[in-house]
Amino acid sequence: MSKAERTRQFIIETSAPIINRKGMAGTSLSDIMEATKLAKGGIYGNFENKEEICMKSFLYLRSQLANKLDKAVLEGKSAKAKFYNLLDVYANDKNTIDGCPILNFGAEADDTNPVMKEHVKNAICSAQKRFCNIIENGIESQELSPKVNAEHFSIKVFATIEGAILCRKVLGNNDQMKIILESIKTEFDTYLL
Amino acid sequence: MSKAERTRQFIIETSAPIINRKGMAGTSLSDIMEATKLAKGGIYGNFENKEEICMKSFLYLRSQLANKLDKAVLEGKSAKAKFYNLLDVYANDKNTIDGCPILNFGAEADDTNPVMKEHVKNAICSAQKRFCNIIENGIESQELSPKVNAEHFSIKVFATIEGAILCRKVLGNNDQMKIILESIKTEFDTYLL
DNA sequence: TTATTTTAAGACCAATCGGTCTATTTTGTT
DNA sequence: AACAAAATAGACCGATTGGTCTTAAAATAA
Repeated sequence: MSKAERTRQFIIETSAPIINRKGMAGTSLSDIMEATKLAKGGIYGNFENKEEICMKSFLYLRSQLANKLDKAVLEGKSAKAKFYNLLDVYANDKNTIDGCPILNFGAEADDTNPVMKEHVKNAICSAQKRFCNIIENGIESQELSPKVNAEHFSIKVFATIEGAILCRKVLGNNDQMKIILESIKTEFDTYLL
Repeated sequence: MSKAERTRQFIIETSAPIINRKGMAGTSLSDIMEATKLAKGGIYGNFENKEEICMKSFLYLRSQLANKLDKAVLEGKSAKAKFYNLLDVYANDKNTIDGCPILNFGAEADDTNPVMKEHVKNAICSAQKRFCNIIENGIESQELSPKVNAEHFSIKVFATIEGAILCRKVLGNNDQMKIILESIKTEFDTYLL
């Protein structure tokens, strides 16, 4: 890994949490300079513009979270364990304390930034697919009732969790998140064979 | 209503949708000047600063939506009708096309703006309370099973709808919203006596 | 170790930011 | 219609914005 590659990575890792918290428009280049202790030259030698930093930051946050989620699913032996594990990452993970990047970037990316919007779109679809795969495999392995609509259930669960993350951030505590995850688990259990 | 009051109202009504879409940090004073066709003097003669415009804009959007939601609930005769009506406003209302103000302002209002955060907090609580009242009254009038936890159910439904609004905005269509509302209604129906 | 290339510093830039203030216009009262 | 009061225009302000470019330093290859 060349020096430049290392610096690029360092800038993204340092900037991403800031942008996730303060927003793309709300984060200035001086914020990034201050956090990285780099001067303009160091930043612009590695990135074309601020938008590229925002984009790469989102993709970084997304993949960080995705890795944890995928790992949690992989560690579950049964469909139920996989599903529960997945929910627990959303429940506990410190990485979503400042909010889910999908929510933060998605709320800000209006029609003036279609490329960013597309990235968020993809992130939503993969997140839903992750739920969907668990359900579909669970049905196939006869752990779950074939009556459950995997896609519809996944869409609902994902939306609920995103809403719960919003509530956690604004209300400043995890109470509602706990209630919501409990309720999702209860519903899931009714699908168990 | 004095001239100034009318102008103030006009500025808020004009700015609010822009701020809702572009965000507080993403909306500049020139955006507001351009939209209102007013000069600096016209703006700052009526508002202390940009932050006040943002705050009042949120409160305006919030009350606009709240009025529609309250009206929908009031028009329902039964608990079921009230609940369904309420959901349908979220489903159809053009005012949430650019996203729910709770979601947009809530995602942006980090810890650097505690006043704004408090307003969003209140908005979340009232929105949940609106659901809760329907359920509680429905239980009391023996339309709904007393086994349903009104508060927990309301929290979950609210979160799910906020998540659905996010998906609608980013994905650019209403498909998932329809699926989600259908599913919520189905769950609600199981609580009917 | 030296030569060359890569990388970062920071002075500099025009444009824009939020905000102030005075001069003028518009409004409402008599 | 005349006047006082209220409201708005827009010149102006310093600070900050995102971004460029030259120069110096650091990394790398020989």
